[in-house]
Amino acid sequence: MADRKRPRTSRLSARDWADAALDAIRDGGLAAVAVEPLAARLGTTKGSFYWHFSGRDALVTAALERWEERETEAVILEIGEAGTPGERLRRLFRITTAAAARESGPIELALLADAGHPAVAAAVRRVTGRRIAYLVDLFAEHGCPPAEARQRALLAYTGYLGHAQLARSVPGALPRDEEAADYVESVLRALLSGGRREP
Amino acid sequence: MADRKRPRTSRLSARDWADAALDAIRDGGLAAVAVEPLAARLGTTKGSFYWHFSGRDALVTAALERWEERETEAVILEIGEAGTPGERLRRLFRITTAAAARESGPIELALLADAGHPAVAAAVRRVTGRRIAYLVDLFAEHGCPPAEARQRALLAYTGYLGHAQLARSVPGALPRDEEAADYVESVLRALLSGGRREP
DNA sequence: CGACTTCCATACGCTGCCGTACGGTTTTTC
DNA sequence: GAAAAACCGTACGGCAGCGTATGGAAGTCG
Repeated sequence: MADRKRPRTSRLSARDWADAALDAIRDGGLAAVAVEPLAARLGTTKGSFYWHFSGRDALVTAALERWEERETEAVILEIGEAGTPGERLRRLFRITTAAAARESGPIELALLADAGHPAVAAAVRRVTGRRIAYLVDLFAEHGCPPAEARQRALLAYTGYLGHAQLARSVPGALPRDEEAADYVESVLRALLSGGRREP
Repeated sequence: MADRKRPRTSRLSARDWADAALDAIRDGGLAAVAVEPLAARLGTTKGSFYWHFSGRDALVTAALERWEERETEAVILEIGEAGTPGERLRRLFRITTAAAARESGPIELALLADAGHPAVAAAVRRVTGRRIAYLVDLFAEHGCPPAEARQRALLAYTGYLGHAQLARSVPGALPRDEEAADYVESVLRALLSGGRREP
């Protein structure tokens, strides 16, 4: 998030550019990663950019690396290990739906959109894999046999993605406030009921 | 999907341009709606375009109208009225997941991505509203009280969107063939079990 | 067949972005 | 504190796409 528009206190690093590029991706897609506009937003010029990077592609790559780095270190660990799988899932949903309701949405949304770019596709593939694997573990621990766990994990994740989509583009279609909490509970019921090994 | 590359038999109509624009949107997003490339793909030149349209925005608008037209007339009616709500939902899922697995995905995916454009946002809002309303009816008929019906409809639709997303960008994460059928059944179980008025 | 409308091709200028060249300024190092 | 390194500003050339202008070709109607 890196407060954009700091008054150019010191000089810039490659990381600053990568973060700015991520910001741009979030609310403009890959196409918004344009050197000159970014330079303007950072209060600098292309001269800076082409010193740190060989070109636009290098910036995109760096931004993707930075994204994977962040998402790896942050998101899943925030849930912690405490509680039953159901409770962890509840925490996860609360966090993600709240996040989706606030800002312009998670970055993967924008990235999924232009998965035409090979580097983007690869990064998205990796992150998606990690997340679904995490969810599969959760459902397995909840008592689902492997196949069922995988299916429920998939439904949970596709539901998350779709939710994020709607939050960004048709926010009016989603419940707010207490209704949102009810909705999360309803989804949890649907996801956790039945399908366990020993009922 | 409107066989592109017909050998320029006769002259072009505005609809031809709109369809070509929709094709472009499907696999390149709104940014791919560029007059000169489209002209090349249609085997004509800008001269034609600027006779039929006032400019790029007009083309985008026309394409969106065409999309709404198609999706209104086609998709929901294909399900028909026969069978229980559960069976209709099964048909719907079968159709949509199969469609997502084949081509480059439904157009709304690309459109959701750049919902920054006001006309796009409006069109997406309308279509989303219609679809969710349809699903709400389905769950209501299945026996869910209104609030529950709305929540399940939402989960179903967000699940659909996320599924389409993954199908386009991380197809490897989704089940195929018989597993896909199992998955649909699993999702149906999750969506239809419990939550009815009179259990 | 000729006038008249409809439709398309070509040529042009404009803008936004990429990438390069190079001189200048700041910071580091000794 | 001066040379070296790191960093940035500015000016340029190039390309792609938008939109305009204008001359024709292809259909239509008397």
